[in-house]
Amino acid sequence: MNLIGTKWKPLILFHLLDGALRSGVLQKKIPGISNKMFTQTVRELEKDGLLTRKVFPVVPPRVEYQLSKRGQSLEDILRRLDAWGSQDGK
Amino acid sequence: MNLIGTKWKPLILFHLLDGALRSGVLQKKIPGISNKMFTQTVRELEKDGLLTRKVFPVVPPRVEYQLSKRGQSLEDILRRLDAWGSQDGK
DNA sequence: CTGTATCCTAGATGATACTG
DNA sequence: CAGTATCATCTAGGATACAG
Repeated sequence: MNLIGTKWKPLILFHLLDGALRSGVLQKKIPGISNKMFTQTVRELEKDGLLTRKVFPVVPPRVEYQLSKRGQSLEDILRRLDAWGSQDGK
Repeated sequence: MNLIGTKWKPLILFHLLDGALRSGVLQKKIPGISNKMFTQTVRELEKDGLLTRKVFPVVPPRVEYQLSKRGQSLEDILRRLDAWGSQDGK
């Protein structure tokens, strides 16, 4: 489970549960993440096949991230983690 | 969710789902973990209230680890992660 | 807007040796 | 058997500047 054993991966995947998001929007949803880690992490997630990266050939550039089927198979776990963290956390 | 956002915490907790284990036994179930990381990690889990540490005043020393109530509240998530990792992983 | 390239530091982790 | 201490290493991660 190195696929999600990271500080940011679960968070990024979680925020994509409700649909595709533009790069900038997604990044803003993850307070504290640096530009570097954001790019690096989504690339790994893409490589692991958990999400897809769609580039629109327009200017200014537009890039959207979306969960892949495999990524969606984690939905249940991600939501439970979120629930656990909210309810239990404190 | 820094409580489980670690390379080893989920694994340790997972192996305790079926009951308390002696220190040595538990450690053997986690291939690759160093003695240092093992001790350090269980201490953090104890501090976070996810498991309890019971010391038996005998010789040779006997120490057992067991999930706390809070730790057990993660059972569902831990098992799903395991299932996901087995089924999907590959 | 999105992403890449550097530089740099703190903390994570391993190996080893040692104590009770 | 269980745990601690120390030393050395590695790498995750942030800050910044730049490119398409």
